[in-house]
Amino acid sequence: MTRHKTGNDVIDRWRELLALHAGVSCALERELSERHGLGVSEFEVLDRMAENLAACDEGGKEKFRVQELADEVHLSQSALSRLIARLEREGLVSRAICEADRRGVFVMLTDEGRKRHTEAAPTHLAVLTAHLG
Amino acid sequence: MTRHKTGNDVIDRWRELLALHAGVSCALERELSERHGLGVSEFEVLDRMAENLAACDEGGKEKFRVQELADEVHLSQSALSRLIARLEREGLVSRAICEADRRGVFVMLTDEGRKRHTEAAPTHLAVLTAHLG
DNA sequence: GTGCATTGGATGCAGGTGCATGTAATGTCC
DNA sequence: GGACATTACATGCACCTGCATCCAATGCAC
Repeated sequence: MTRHKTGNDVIDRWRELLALHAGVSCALERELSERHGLGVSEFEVLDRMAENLAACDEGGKEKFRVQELADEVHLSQSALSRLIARLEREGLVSRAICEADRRGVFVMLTDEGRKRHTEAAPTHLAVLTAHLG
Repeated sequence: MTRHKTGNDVIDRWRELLALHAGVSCALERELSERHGLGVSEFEVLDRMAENLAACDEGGKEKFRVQELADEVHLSQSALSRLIARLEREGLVSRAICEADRRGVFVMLTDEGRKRHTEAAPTHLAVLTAHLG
């Protein structure tokens, strides 16, 4: 690791970051996809929703707007829109029109979505621990 | 930054890494593309080649095999093959069959490629410094 | 209310990526 | 030498992504 030093601190940091990111992303993608049929981005979205759902009593939310999730997972609005469409097609989330502002769309976890997230979370954590522990 | 703590060290580290990577990559892509017509991966490849070229006297190389570069920039062999095809189309690198092993392909910087890299390098460094400094 | 800008999200499109596979050149074993 | 595995790279394909754009619902002047 960090085989090639450039002699420049900033560039070296960036290369290490790139290498770490590539390694972890790649491993995560493989494991999540093989064992749970989820991509990294898909899991990330389910994860944020599950997390907030769990904290529902103390300020967490049950429903999300699309853009809100996009910020969290570093995806463009369009990518998120499609990602949510995929998750909906698989029955992991459901979309509902927000009556208060009919332009908006609420996204929420289904029971199946919560289940898949619960199953995948240990895999996710295991991969992270193996690479970043 | 790091707005949302999960209370789990490994997951928090991963999220910070994701956020940092997304921010820097996005900024780099924008700047390099707007000002020099280069993508992040394209620059990264030129950079490795220029770097080794500079160190040519002391063990650096002038010519590269495709897979060799793929490892450095965390891309699949196929992605690299196409990326090099793009760079060749733009006249930044040239490919030559390796006579010693006619399966192999040598990739080397052209003068134009060296020029573009030299122009883009300060932008690259500036963005990194701004985000990681 | 009418006109115009803005916002939230969906979609057409171009382009990049990985996987599986194809092709040609080598290597290996008998 | 001949059959088979392997290696190096290219390519077909499916899929994901961002940008630009579109559409519907709001907001804001006036």
